[in-house]
Amino acid sequence: MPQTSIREVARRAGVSVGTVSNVLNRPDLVAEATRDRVRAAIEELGFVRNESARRLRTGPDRTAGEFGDEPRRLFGVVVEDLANPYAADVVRGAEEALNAAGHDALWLSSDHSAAKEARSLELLDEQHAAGALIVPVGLGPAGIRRLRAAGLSVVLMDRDVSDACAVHVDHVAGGELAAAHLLGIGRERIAFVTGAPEPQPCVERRDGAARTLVEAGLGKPPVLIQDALSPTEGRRAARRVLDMSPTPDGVFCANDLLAIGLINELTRLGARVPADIAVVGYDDIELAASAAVPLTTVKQPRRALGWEAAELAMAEIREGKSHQHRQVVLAPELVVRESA
Amino acid sequence: MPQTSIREVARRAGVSVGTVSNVLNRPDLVAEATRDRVRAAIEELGFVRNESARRLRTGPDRTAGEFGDEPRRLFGVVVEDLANPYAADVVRGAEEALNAAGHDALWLSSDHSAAKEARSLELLDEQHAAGALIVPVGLGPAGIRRLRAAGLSVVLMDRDVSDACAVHVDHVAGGELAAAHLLGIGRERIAFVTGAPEPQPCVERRDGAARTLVEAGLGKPPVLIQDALSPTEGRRAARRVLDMSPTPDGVFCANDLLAIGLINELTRLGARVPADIAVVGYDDIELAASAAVPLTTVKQPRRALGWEAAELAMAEIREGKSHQHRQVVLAPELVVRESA
DNA sequence: CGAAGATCGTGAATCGTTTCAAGCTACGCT
DNA sequence: AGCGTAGCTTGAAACGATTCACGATCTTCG
Repeated sequence: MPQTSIREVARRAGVSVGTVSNVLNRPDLVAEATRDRVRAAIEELGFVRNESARRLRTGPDRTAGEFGDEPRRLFGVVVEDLANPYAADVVRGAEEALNAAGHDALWLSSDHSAAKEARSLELLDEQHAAGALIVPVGLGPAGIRRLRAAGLSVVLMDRDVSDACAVHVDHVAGGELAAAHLLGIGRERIAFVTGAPEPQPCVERRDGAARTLVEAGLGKPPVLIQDALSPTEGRRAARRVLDMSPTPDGVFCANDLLAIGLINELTRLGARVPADIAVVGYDDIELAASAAVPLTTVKQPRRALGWEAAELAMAEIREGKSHQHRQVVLAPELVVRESA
Repeated sequence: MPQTSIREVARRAGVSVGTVSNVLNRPDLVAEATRDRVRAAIEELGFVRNESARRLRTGPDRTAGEFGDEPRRLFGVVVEDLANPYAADVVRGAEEALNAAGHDALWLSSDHSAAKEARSLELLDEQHAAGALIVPVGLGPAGIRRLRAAGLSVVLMDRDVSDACAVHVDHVAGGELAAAHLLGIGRERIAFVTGAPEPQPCVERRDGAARTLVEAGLGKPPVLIQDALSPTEGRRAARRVLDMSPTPDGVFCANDLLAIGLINELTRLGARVPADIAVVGYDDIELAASAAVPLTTVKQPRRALGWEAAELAMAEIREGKSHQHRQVVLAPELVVRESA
């Protein structure tokens, strides 16, 4: 069945195709009577315009927009893992900024797999997205160049790859903040808990903490590597922490999920938090405040991260040829509650 | 800059456009030497084929696929709120099923707004998605019909609207499960905590619980309505629970987030859980097991929900005209831990 | 040696829409 | 009456890829 086309509508309404097109795109150019007639025909035939043909004709600009006025664009946000509340907030921030500017956002996950990431990017390309905001997994400079050649602006989040706009949080500073706080409340045997495979940001947090501790004359902290950055693994870590000798009096976790699990299990095993062991998390997820022991943590400007990334992407498009890649670094912030 | 077209590639390789097209779509029809020449030209010019033109010509079938063989399709998942871990799991399930079948999934959020939902759906239409899996906010039968007319298969999740495939969890049964359990451990003054605006599923949970309690001769439970289904609001609810008279000895929360916040604040205010007040949540999010008091809750087959929805959508496409809408109802399951 | 296949390549037609120069009316003005 | 103008409408020319009926060569074999 040949999709009902603008031509049939025209015939039915007794006008030319040009006029139908005008009704669709610049209704003000068409006399009211004609307009109504055409609209009626559209309704009767259940006509929907063929977006492929539209795009073919109009070129890569202008995605849709009921009235051909605004260059409404589509942006894709590619995150590693949707289930991570962290990612959700970033996406939210990006979406807010994009929607505010009249653009659309959709998201995809790479599941930490370079192949899936590639597929997602390919998809964005096929769908003629205007840009991609991505937490890169396997994407390198070559891939970025290819995307750009296809007309996508690319903004990296939370990872550093040269030759592209990027926005990330200064995790080293975050690690320093956490370690300094533990030091500040008199802790001296500080351990770090993380998960494998350890994402770059966690490595940076660890480095920041290590640096601060070394500067304070304490030497690098022992590191506990769990199987994942999850509460379940946090619980597992509890035993290991208590088995260490000397037993730590402070623990810095690579994220809040680990910290929450850790605290619960420590408590259950009889250790008091923070009296015996102070715990600092990282992320400040919503549950942090409602944890068994309200969690002291390092708050990341997650929404801001998404927001800034979106702004960069839009700027890249706006500026076109004259665009210079920019790197935005956001500062984390210590939120002191009760666990440390 | 006019996008480099197949024509330029043809000129560069010294062949006709038809041949280039053949190299792209049916390489076996082209002599090896020519094929290589064309491929080289493509490489040099950085040519990428214009998907709009392709689709215009080939009709609504065949979405892409490097070699025109597989009908790889695009599905959109529209959820109310991405930050909700519940949604994340559903999306995951759907994505798994879709990817396993060689399709692509992307998602969009409606933010509980009918307008945003409409926009998201419009977007899926524009992108020629094959189907939409949606937790409807403002979508009614008319909207569904329109989508289907545009060639999208529509599957509803977690809500009931007639005239479409749908999959949902039997929340009434879930409510019954929770109430029966509280009854079973000897509780008699049972309250229900929920959030406004109250989503349909929560209403059903409440109804299920109410029915069970009434049948046990206890009368409808008092209902506490908080501002949201969040841990923060759960904490707020704690005071209200303790202020009630008679003080409840059992509380059923509309979701785990509320329950976790509630437990933490109850504990802090001196009430023992479950000794003084037993608490049952709903959802079984990952953190439920790691809460201050490991949470007894009703586990929803979240992944399965997404998975089933995806299967239904694919079936609808496969079956075409002969398709009959189906409703799949999944049963929730009680997970007993320590809070009740 | 010539005809019948194979094997490759060609180029015009086509998909449905937008765009735009040009045409047509009706009207107001001198 | 003649002319300019504003307001609508027209129809054909793109856009870039795919398709398909035909040529053009080259083999093969009676």
